[in-house]
Amino acid sequence: MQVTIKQVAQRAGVSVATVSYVLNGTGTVTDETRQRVLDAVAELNYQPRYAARSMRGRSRTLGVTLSTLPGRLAEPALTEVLAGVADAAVLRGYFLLLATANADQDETELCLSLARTRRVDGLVLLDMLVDDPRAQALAGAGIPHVCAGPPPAGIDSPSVAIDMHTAAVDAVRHLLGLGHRRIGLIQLPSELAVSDLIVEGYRQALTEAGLPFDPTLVIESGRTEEDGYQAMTELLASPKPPTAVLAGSDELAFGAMHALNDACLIVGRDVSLVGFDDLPQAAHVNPPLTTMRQPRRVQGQQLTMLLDDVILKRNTSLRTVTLSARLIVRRSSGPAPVS
Amino acid sequence: MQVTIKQVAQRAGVSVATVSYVLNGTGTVTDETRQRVLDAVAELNYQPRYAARSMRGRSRTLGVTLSTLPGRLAEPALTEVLAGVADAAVLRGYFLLLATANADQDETELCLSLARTRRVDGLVLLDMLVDDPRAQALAGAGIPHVCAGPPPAGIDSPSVAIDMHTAAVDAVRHLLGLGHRRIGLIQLPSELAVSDLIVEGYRQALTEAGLPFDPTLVIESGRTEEDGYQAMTELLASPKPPTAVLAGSDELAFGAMHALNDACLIVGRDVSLVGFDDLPQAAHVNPPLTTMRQPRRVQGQQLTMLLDDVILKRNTSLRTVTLSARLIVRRSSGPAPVS
DNA sequence: ACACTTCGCTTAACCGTTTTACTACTTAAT
DNA sequence: ATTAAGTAGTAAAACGGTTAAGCGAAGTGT
Repeated sequence: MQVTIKQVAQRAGVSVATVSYVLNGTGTVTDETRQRVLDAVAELNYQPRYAARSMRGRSRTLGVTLSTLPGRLAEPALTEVLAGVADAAVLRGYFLLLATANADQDETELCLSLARTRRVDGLVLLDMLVDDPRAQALAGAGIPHVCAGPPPAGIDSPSVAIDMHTAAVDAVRHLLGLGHRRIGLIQLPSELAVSDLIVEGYRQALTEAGLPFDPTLVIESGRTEEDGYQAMTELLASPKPPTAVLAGSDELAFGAMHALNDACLIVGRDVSLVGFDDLPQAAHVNPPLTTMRQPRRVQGQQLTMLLDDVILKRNTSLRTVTLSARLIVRRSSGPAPVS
Repeated sequence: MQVTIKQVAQRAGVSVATVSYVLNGTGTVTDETRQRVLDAVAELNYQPRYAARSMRGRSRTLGVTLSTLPGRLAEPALTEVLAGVADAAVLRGYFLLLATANADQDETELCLSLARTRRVDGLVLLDMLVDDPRAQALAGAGIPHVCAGPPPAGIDSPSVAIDMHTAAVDAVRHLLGLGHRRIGLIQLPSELAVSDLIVEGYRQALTEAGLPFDPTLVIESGRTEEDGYQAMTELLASPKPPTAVLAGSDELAFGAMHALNDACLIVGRDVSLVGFDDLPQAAHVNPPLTTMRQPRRVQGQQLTMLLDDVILKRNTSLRTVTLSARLIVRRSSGPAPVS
């Protein structure tokens, strides 16, 4: 059988309340009594049951939901954020509950359900969509949550976002500076909130340079390497293929790089390639990938801390954190070839 | 305020017990009463509180612990297994609790604590070590758990392991078949349970071919790409560098590949390289990596199902599942250069 | 010397479910 | 007609903690 607070109390010769007070540091207890209790706790190896404890008060758990898609956890960009979330969670004394949506319950319902059953104190929303239904529902129900990316228009959910617009501008400027004039864009799925921001930045940088916006150079793709491969193949098949390509993520860029290899084009000489993320692998592919480094790990940490603030209703003036991406130049981008 | 079972009972004009019976399908209830209850539940949008519910019975949560090392979640090999664990967990009706060890509590204590506080019904042990202390402690305390890899000697914890010995033999045979005679090994940290198995397989395959075991060709490394880079650099610096190298993981192989690139050696021609895992990226590096595909996702799924069986004390004759790795030949391995 | 606080602890209420024990009513069998 | 055996429900006791309220003993100010 499990050891309960009652047994500890009996052994220490005090009431259960006193044990609880000692363990939580709440009541007023003599040093001598405290010691007796602590001894009893140690001898019996007592640990309070979580369910009983959280019947009153918080569950000390943060929720992270995943869509039905199997294998979401295997995506590096997502796990980088998650790693940050997890690292900060332990510092703030939270556990992390990972819940996957299924056929009977979509992700929004899952979020609501986790909160309503008090399984979690708050939720971290990864992978924000345009008009994200999760954020809308949670904001509507007054459930603590934070968004990893821009919250939907009209909803003022706390968020930690990376300024993707500026990042895209910087990336394109880099390519313009290298003399490129035909610059392609392999876009993340347009339902993602970041997708539009990147396109807008791309567009702005071109306009600044007096270049027209050519829709045939922009391809909406998926999120996997495979998707990047196909998108690049498509770009190469066009009558006037680009001399440089910006990919919406490193994963897409890796796929694109593979397609360029298969087409016997040398990346960084024949075609320049810029990614988005700076995953650990980015430095180790051949050639090493020029990319906009996103501080994903930091984003995750900040998300957790912000969520903790929201849960504890701390007066946080700063409910919208914006981080910047930074251009990391490697060998996948080089001067435009002389035509 | 939260809606409770009492309010539902009141609205349906029945006792709380009846509501509970309806919701759990336990007692005997008229169809008419059942409907009244279900209506009330729907109208009030009632969801039973998790803490109260799990005071009796199980917590319907599986635990996964991570070591103190920040960013463990960003390791692709680990997240592949985790993705499998998560995918199967939702099918069996479990949530996943992700807990990180910290300064006051090492991973073993964390595991024990999660079980004793009844926060989880069972634990999945990833990243098995030689004589893994977690498995020893959990087996000793009779706590349900499963090991992703071989359990420590003398402990018969249920496990889902991949036959790394045979896999290593197959990998080396592949290289031998291509004519290689000096084959290096970049080894995972020797504290990992898989590490020894790979070395043994490597050794056996060499012996079969009548080749001597040369300790200078075996380098114990870490687990990151950076570690692989350094190990490869070290191998290249030796007086007689190998013409082929087997790496203990794809990550190590990626790092090794990078080192070979930097040394202006062409992978697959000058030096052959074989990895271990077949991560999604493996097909997309340049050149694509020959590797021993490990069914990590499946391993994760089986881990969850096996753990569920253990928790429910189902009569599982099969408490030790062994999966096989499969050689995937790509372009990073080729015929030995004529010397 | 008296009322008033503070200290250190206990008793008991409470949290929201599940489950046990029991009751009133029907139906079936003797 | 009487008893046995379901049926459909209720009231109350767990479950294992936290916390509010209460209560003597000791200290304090007048």
